[in-house]
Amino acid sequence: MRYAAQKGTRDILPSEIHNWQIAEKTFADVCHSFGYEEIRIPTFEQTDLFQRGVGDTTDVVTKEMYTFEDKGGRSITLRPEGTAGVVRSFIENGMTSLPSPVRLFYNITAFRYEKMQKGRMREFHQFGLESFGAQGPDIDAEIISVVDVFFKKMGLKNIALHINSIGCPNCRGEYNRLLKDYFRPHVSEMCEDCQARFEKNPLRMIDCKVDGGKDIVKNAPRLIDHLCDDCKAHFEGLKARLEAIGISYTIDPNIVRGLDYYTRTVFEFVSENVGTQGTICGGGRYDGLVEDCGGTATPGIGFAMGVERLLLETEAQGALKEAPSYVKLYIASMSEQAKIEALKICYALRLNGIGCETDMAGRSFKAQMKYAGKQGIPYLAVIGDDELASGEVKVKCMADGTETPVKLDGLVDFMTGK
RNA sequence: GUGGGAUUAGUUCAGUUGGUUAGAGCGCUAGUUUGUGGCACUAGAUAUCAUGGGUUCGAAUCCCAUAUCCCACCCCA
Repeated sequence: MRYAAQKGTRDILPSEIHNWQIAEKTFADVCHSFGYEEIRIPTFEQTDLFQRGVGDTTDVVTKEMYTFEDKGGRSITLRPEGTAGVVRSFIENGMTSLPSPVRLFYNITAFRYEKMQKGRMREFHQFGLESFGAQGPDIDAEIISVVDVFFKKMGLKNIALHINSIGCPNCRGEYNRLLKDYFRPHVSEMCEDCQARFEKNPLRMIDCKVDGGKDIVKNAPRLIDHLCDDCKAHFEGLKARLEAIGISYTIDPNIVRGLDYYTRTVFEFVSENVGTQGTICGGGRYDGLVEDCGGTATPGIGFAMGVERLLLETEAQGALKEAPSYVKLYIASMSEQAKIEALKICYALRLNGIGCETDMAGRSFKAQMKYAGKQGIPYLAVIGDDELASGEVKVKCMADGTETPVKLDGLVDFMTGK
């Protein structure tokens, strides 16, 4: 017990890996069915990318980044999320000139220096997706339906979709003035954080947990009621599309999203099973981000899903799957010569894609049987002097006890498809 | 960053007001006459009682510090 996994990190063990693989495969399949292609980006980027991309007033950037200086004196940061890196790659690789929309998905680890609790790790996994170049609400509805289809394929139900619009820089500026006028007489009664927010980002005051119950906050003007005509039309367009597809939602004026790059549509998929914060998947539109990161102005939208939280939810809903036995056949051997024959047979079976095992531990015959049983290996064959002489084994099906005689050279054919 | 709870075998947990050599279930290894598994029975291995100090004749047990885990606040996936 000398070494332990670092705080906020953990091992994903063989006993749980099956459900990770199912989730990864399902996510990739669903994304592919929408025309998204996988991208793999580096684990670290230059610190500046996140400061600019995510926003240097956000909690994520100001207190949660793993930042260090490398041997060349560069400031490096382990990615706290995926969008900034994908945007960097999109610009750097000239994807602007690809036909719109450019649809990308990814499966990454991300790092945030945080105090842990349920559903929150310092190293965690995200499935994410970004779509560039489409500005109408069609694409908003599309990526939300990616999540919806994915949840259905995972066997998950009742994960609530919350949507909101936080407008564009134009209507938000207008609204911020309105909010400030509204809150100005009450600032002194509010919590410390809100007093700071009043100057920096009054929008977040609405989201305050401390003052959230107060009438001042409850009755504050809502951004959703003060959108400019374009933003209003966009949001109405999204609602109409979700209704047409049959995806139910609730409008939640309080979702603001803590990352600076969001504009217009923001959304969350929320559950009660993944800890108090409850968000399994969060995303939204970021029409200014590509330009902010040095590319030509390109609208974009995306989401990220916490894989640990997803699996917490899957477990809570009883939708985890049993792992299969990859090893189909155990060959027990009764002598040195038989053991060598068993090795030869196993080699041939594996060349043909059939999982099999034979004794490696020098166990007695009886202990070999016991081992095969405990491992849940579905078929069993014994090789001893008789089999070596006759060139035929009896393959026993462990589930029903039936035995089938099979020639040694016909074993591959017999096991194929089992 | 703030607060609460916890830490004893691989694992889940007992362990009395401080008192001899710290226990159990599961798991693991072997065996129950060398030709057929899961069950049962028998035996065995495995613990710096998280770490470092302190109190005491004596500490897994009481005190302090540190680390880690869990939960909540904040914020996010």
